[in-house]
Amino acid sequence: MTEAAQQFRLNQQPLYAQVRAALVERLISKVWSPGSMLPSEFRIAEELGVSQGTVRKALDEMAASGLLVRKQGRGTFVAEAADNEVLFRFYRLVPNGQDGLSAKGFPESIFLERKRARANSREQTIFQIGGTETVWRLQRIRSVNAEPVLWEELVLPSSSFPDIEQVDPLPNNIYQLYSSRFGIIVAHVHEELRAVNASAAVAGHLGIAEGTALLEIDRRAVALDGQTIEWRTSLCHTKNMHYRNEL
Amino acid sequence: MTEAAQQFRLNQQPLYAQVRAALVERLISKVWSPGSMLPSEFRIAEELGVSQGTVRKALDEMAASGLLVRKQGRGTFVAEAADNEVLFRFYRLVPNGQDGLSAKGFPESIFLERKRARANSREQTIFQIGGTETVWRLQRIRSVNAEPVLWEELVLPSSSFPDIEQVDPLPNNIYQLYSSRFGIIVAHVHEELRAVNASAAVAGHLGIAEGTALLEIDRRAVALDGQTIEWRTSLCHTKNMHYRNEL
DNA sequence: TAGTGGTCTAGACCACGCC
DNA sequence: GCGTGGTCTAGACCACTAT
Repeated sequence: MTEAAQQFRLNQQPLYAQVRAALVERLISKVWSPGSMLPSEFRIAEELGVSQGTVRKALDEMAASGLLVRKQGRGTFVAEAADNEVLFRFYRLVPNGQDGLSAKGFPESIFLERKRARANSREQTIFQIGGTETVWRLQRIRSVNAEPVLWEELVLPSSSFPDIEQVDPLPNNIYQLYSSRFGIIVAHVHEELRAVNASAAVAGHLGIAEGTALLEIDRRAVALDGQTIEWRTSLCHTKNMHYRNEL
Repeated sequence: MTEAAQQFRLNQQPLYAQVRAALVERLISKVWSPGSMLPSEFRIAEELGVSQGTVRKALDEMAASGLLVRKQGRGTFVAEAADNEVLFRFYRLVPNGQDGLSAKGFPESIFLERKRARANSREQTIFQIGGTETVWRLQRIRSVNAEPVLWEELVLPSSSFPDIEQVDPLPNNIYQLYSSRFGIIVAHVHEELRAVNASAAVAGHLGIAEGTALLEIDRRAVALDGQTIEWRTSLCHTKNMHYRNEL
């Protein structure tokens, strides 16, 4: 029996799961950053004292959950938010006529506000932080074909985004910023959708009548280490757009 | 080189993908029906002339996409709509406070109407049928805690649901009916979500004010053979409910 | 040509459910 | 005890990419 097989017996957890956990740990600790290439399956196997097939199973699972991207003949890479697949994983609002997902309906952003403030009680709960800590609150309008369709507020815990005030202007695709500048990999997103009647303020921003039905999307983005790193509330005018979901 | 490996070269498609296709074909042709047990991996491998590992890869993929359920020590089974995992795969509306998915928030149904009619032009397009064919149109109200929260219309192509008029009353979980009585396995669901203002008619059904924002869910359910077998439009009052999505 | 991931096989043993 | 799926290994060969 190999050393690895013995370890399996002790931990009561499959070897490939232990391998996966070890590799995820390297992503969390930023030993491997978004875009960088991992060692080959054989090197990882040799290093961890397991067979290549076991490493493959761990890598396949991580690729399936969007953490890695595997390219035959080239290697295995840490996923980047810039990768098209990753981008559209979290982006579901598409123009009505459009069949597939494409960059065409991707909205332009205009940031209205960027303020730092003490976390209120709800934010303290969401981000698991104390009342002395601060958050960033960003507001923006997103437009498709120069027509405003979405008002959005993003709340970020300041501690996860040092010196974000120096980033100006903020990019249209903000997950790419999280990934490239702060090394944050979004592992999971929790969304709650509701329909609400537009307030006078939001109606003004979107150029619609007060009371118009809007699709509200309440989203929490969770990083690899389990920390919630973004709380986003979007209000979308769904006259020419819709939220697409494939089950 | 084995015969199977030669076939691989000829078809330019991985063996396990061919095995998967062969097994899916048996589900479509109802050789194996929902709930029934498949032969063991070794039997399938022997029958198809491939190794057990190749069959395993095909079965694992089919289990991942919700077609099969694998149970260690028991066997591999065709998924049933009654299985909890399958049920909640397509059911996303949950009460606001609720953390996980459970049967608690599952709404009761009252069917208002069940009419058979010629397919209109939109239905002809959706179901890929001619104008002489008919569809069933069902309308129901769904309630949670005796409070109506959702108005829904379901359209079904009659040819896929023979003698459905004899089913009375229609069950609350209608996908279970598709599965158990008609042998239809829903392989995929396409949903489009929008916010709309309630019409007077729907507002009356739900006991709310006209113009109240409602979440509209336009859903098309596609069977294993690629045929769309249900077109559903739901209007949900999201005061105490929301649509939950995990990405 | 060298190095990477992708496929396929064969065989051993473990964990679980049932009789 | 038997049959099932689950894990792990070892090795061969294929397909793709870069140089």
